[in-house]
Amino acid sequence: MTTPEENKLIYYVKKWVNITKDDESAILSAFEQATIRKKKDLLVPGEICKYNYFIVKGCMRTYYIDDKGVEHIYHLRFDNNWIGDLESFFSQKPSKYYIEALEDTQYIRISKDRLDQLYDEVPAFDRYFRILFQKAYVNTLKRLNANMWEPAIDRYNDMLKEHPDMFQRVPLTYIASYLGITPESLSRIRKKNNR
Amino acid sequence: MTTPEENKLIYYVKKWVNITKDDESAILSAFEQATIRKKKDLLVPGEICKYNYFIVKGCMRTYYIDDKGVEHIYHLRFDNNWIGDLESFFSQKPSKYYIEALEDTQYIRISKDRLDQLYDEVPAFDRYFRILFQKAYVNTLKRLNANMWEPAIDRYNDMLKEHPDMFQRVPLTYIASYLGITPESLSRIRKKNNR
DNA sequence: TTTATTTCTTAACACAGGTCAAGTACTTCA
DNA sequence: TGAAGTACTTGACCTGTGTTAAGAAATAAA
Repeated sequence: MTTPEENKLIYYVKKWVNITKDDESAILSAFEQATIRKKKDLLVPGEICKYNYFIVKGCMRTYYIDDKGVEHIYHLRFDNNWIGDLESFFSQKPSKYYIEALEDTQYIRISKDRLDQLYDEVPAFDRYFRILFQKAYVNTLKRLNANMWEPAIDRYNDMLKEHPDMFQRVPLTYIASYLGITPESLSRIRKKNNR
Repeated sequence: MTTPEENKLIYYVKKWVNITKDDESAILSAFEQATIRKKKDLLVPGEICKYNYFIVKGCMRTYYIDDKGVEHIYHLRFDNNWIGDLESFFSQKPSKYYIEALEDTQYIRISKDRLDQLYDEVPAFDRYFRILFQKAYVNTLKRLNANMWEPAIDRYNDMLKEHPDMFQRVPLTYIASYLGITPESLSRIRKKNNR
């Protein structure tokens, strides 16, 4: 009863851990499929993040709004990536974030209880997430490093080089926020680059 | 044959996962004990980070030196915490970082091969690290958020409040670098605070 | 189409934090 | 105890990025 959508997850799990046919079906049966339309929210502040989401096809962002009403973007995620507010998901306490679809998006999701159950049923899935978090942690440290000690122009150029696809799918305002600067600053940087 | 040093690790593992007596001894036998003197390096750039370290008692920092010769501190870690260059550890490629003892420090360590072996022997240890990385990831996102969108004075005051102990054990220069500012700026912030 | 809305750019000005340089106070160790 | 090194502070000046405000360009809606 597996669909191509869910099989994409299996493909990515298998990149990192060995799983049996039984494991596969246990994993697949734990997820639900769904879609969300562009500009709709998967999560809003105050709500508990009840699911962890795997984007099959589409694009989403996580952001929050500060005291002054300014949006700050934490994540921009595309096809074959996980998204969610892990803090709220694991603690099951209210979130501070919005998760919004930037395109019509197809995803699969798993609830906290079902995930905990799955960790027990399929130890390899525990390992898969260990590896996933390990990589996410290292990547976030790199991003922290860049934000603390590299000028914005370098961060922008690195992004251009490593994620050129993003610029096709996401407005520059969002990329600016993700890089930790204002749209005006990004504009100046781009001007400087074209010379 | 367990020593009090290794039992501290077991105590912390048990906070997060259930392990049997057999698991305990499997874990303990995978670690080696050692000590390092103040100002000595556990790792220097170019070297592969062959071990992951658990600090039993003491204090260490991870830092790198940029093109201009300026030190940038990534981590300050104390008793009952893990330290290492995960990127180098997992890839077994040369590190860019120094790991230095800031006090005479007692630690236990585990090699990559031994850890991989242990993950197979004791699935609960896989889970323990999954939970550890999950928390480390969320914490690093918070630190990223603060560095991108909170002024240095707030970051300093948060640190004062949440880790007052650090100020007893680590020079302000290091705390400044960890916060992403210069010692001069930290000095001005402290002056402003005393009014 | 035309209109409305969103995205992007530009300019003038402000400010946090960096840089450079000097001086003071605190540690460490002979 | 004194000398040398390290840690911390202060001041003058500089720079990158934020802020505010306006307009141009692109996109979506009617």
